[in-house]
Amino acid sequence: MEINLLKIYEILLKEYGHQEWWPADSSFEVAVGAILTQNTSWANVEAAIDRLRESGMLDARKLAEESTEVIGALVKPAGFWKAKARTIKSIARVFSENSFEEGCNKPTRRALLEIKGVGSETADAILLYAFAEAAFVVDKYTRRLLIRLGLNPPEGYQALQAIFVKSLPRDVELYREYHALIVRHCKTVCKSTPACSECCLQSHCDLTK
DNA sequence: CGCCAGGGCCATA
DNA sequence: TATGGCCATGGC
Repeated sequence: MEINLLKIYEILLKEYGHQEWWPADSSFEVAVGAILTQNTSWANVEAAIDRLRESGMLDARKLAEESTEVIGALVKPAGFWKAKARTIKSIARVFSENSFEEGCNKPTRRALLEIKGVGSETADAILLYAFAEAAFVVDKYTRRLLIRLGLNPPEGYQALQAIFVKSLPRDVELYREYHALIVRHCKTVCKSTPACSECCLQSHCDLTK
């Protein structure tokens, strides 16, 4: 790996500053947000979370008992509402049965992946942002960033994640900030410019493509 | 009108 | 195991 991913992090942090991720009042709210944000803009997720909060349903024990029809109607602004309602109810049951909110307990990655609707990225986001576990979150933007850096990132989630894990110190705060910065960077710069010729990472980018 | 957003499941080969 | 279609709403 000829690119120093820690240095890329430092440049992004200097450029954009601290990103304040993940905006939530509880670990359960992080989990709900992680499900709602699947292939969905954060603005739509906020609308759905607001509806849950305003109806008093942003609570694991209540959602675990509520019908998927009612949950679906509440989270509708976030899209994919049938699937997401089912997934939220499932994870609400897991949270309420294991008292994860008390802080003395947390789910395993395997347990999260057993929930239908929770895949690798969602599981890692929950572990990292709700339970402070060092699980580096990889997403579409992460791949896009590496491509812009002139690399040819591997296809699989785990292979892509491994590139970051072996290049960075295993640190929860670093993992949290880095993922947030990658999203921020790609949403602003990588999207609007044809190459990295105008962005803060230009000296690290392959400008030939 | 089209495209995409802080993915994941499932059928098909 | 590896692609492709599908899910759904809202902003631009």
